[in-house]
Amino acid sequence: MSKFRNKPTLDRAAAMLKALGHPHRLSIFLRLVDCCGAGRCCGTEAEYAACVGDLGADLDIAPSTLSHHVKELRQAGLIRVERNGQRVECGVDLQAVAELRTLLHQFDGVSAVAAKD
Amino acid sequence: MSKFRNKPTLDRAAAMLKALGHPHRLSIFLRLVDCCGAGRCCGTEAEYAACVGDLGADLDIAPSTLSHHVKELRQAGLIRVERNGQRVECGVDLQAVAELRTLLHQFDGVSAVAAKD
DNA sequence: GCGAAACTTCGACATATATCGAAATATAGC
DNA sequence: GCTATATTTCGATATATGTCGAAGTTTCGC
Repeated sequence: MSKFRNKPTLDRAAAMLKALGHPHRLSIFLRLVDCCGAGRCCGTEAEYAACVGDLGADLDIAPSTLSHHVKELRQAGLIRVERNGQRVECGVDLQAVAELRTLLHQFDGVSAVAAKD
Repeated sequence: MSKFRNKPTLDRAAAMLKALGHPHRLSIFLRLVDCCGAGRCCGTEAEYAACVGDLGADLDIAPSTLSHHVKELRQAGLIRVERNGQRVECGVDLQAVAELRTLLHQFDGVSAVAAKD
């Protein structure tokens, strides 16, 4: 628990989880994570991995809806976007991923109980 | 990405994240995780850690609202509840936590990029 | 059996979300 | 400048969510 007793921290974490709590956005985010992994297909900055259009490729949603979801992810702090010509490139926000990892570490104690079973 | 390309798996993960994506529910869940950790304050089954009332202690919400949130967490598969006398005891669902951990492992590749910075 | 304690269910309400299509904006290439 | 491509903004709409208070359900202890 520790730092998540802090209200702003808790709220921010909840906002990130909420943003990921939609199949389309989770899918978009995972694809981005996938693109960023192992230095593959990353742009010049190594931080930007795919453009908005690529992320919604097989999602079967309107461009405006895709744009909306990307905006939600950005506002939650999960991704960063940067215009590059016609394209708008997206990348995972590393700080955000680190925070999510910290949050999930809270659960480590629970596995211990599981092991005890 | 791997298993999260699978639609049911993705949807289930999104449902869990969505359930955690509200400050009150995240708070409730973290408290439960906290209670389960290190074998502290756990009930007879070792799986049930706190009753509904305890979980909403300093949340300042109506009992009916608390009940609603607990139900959401249960329906998302994150917690289990069991009546014990007047109390309804709650416990973290270990399977769910394991799934969340698996999901977060998808992010491990991204840290590698971070380290490269 | 009665009253209190701990929850849940119900009904109402305000607000937020997901979605689309149409129109607007930005950029590249000719 | 004109056109095509990529993306965003806007307005509309349907549905979902968070919240409460009032009433109902279970169970305990007397």
